[in-house]
Amino acid sequence: MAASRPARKSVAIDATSADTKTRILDTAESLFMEHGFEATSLRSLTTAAGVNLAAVNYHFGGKEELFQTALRRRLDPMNQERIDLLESLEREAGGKPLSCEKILFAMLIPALKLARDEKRGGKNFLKLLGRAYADPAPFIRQFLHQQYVEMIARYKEAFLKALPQLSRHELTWRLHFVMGALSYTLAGTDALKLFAQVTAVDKYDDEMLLQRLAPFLVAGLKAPPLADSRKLELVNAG
Amino acid sequence: MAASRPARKSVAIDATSADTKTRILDTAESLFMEHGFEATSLRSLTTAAGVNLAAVNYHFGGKEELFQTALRRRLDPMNQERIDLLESLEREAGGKPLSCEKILFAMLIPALKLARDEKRGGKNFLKLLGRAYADPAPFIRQFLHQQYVEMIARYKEAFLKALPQLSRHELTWRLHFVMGALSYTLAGTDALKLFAQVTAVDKYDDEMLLQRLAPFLVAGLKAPPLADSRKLELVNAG
DNA sequence: GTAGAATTCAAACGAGCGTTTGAATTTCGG
DNA sequence: CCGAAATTCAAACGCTCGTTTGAATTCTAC
Repeated sequence: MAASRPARKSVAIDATSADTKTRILDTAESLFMEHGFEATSLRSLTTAAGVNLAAVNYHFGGKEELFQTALRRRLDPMNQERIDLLESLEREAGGKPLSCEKILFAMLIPALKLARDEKRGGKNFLKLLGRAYADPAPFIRQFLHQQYVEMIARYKEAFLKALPQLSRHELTWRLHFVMGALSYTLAGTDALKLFAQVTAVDKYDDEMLLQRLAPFLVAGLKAPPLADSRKLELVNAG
Repeated sequence: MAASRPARKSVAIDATSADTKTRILDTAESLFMEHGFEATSLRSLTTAAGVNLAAVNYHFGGKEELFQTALRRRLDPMNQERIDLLESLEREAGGKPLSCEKILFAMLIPALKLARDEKRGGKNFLKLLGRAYADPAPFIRQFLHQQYVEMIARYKEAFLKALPQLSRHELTWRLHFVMGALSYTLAGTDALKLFAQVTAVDKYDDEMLLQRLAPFLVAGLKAPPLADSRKLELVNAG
């Protein structure tokens, strides 16, 4: 009967039949964000979505596929926009290297636009993404790698031109730090509470957040690489 | 019978009876690091440790308590050392504010020393810690908060004096970014592979890693706060 | 040497998990 | 309006999980 995925209607291309499917996707985005992949059960998910337990396997094939589909729905357009934005900036500049700020902003702006767009998941998705970055599950890591490898490669080339004092190797590490601060920040409010009682005035606001993050990251990227002679004294530091 | 925790020997204070217990702790550190809390089963853990399944509940009370004990074994001394180190630097300086670099190094050095000390968990523990930072489980978040709140508070005061151009509020965010980059970095090699094919020459080396991280973070901390007039153009960025 | 406590052990418990099944229901082109 | 395809549904399957149990074993103080 419902052995493999059905062949989606006969004539109509898309649109309809999406009701159950989208309800599942929206709920998945929200619950995976809140509890992570492992801790979110299909039973609680389908109950929250108001659909039958078997619907996930019918429409998506399984829990892992659902997770990937939920991520892809937001991630694909966002990373494509990042690439497009970078290319259009490079075209504008006409051969001249872009500034470090501009490149970084091109990276951050699509994420911020997504966070603002409540209809496309809003902040929930960025939290989900931040959590996924830190998830040890191999299928998640492999999926993210596949999603990110092209975008990161392009940005690395751009940064390399903008920061000629950095070796390719050094830049790799710095992008790693950048992604660390970014994903940790996106992953949410909870972590922040480790360090500060967030006041009511200082509501969690993604725009303000990236406004604060950007100068921090730009300065970090531009920092001169540590010369050998200036290496830290580590052994007898007490 | 073995209802609650036993009253640990009658005369001898400690030392012995530790064999099974330590084997469990060591294995827990290694497996929790590799797979995370949820994905590590007590069955695989006890099998790997060569002890009986029930030993975890007998010696620790349960899985969550084991996790906390494993973390605490390394975290308590490390954070205490961080505090001691900062205080000794402040005493040395005699009232004058410390440099941003020195404060940051005081934070990083105990972590690095731990990473070098294979007998006390080595790099495994830092990975475990990095993972725990991103774990959504409430009991983990609460535990980390409790472990970190004092140390962070002290360092925040120190940074505040070293960076008078930053408001308390701005500094809170920057420390958040710092911890993000740090935990993401500590969490390990896997994430790095998102951005770079790590060459054989560039072996994962915690010392080298922090040597690269420190200048990045110092520059980010010292960056001038973003003036209102310089705010990013976000809406029509395409 | 023996009593009593501490520890180990194999076995089972109960619950929750992702997934599968096959019948009931809905949808919709002809 | 009918018949085939798509979808929904309740129920169950098989498995793994953390924990508990109570007997067997080891340790240790007297």
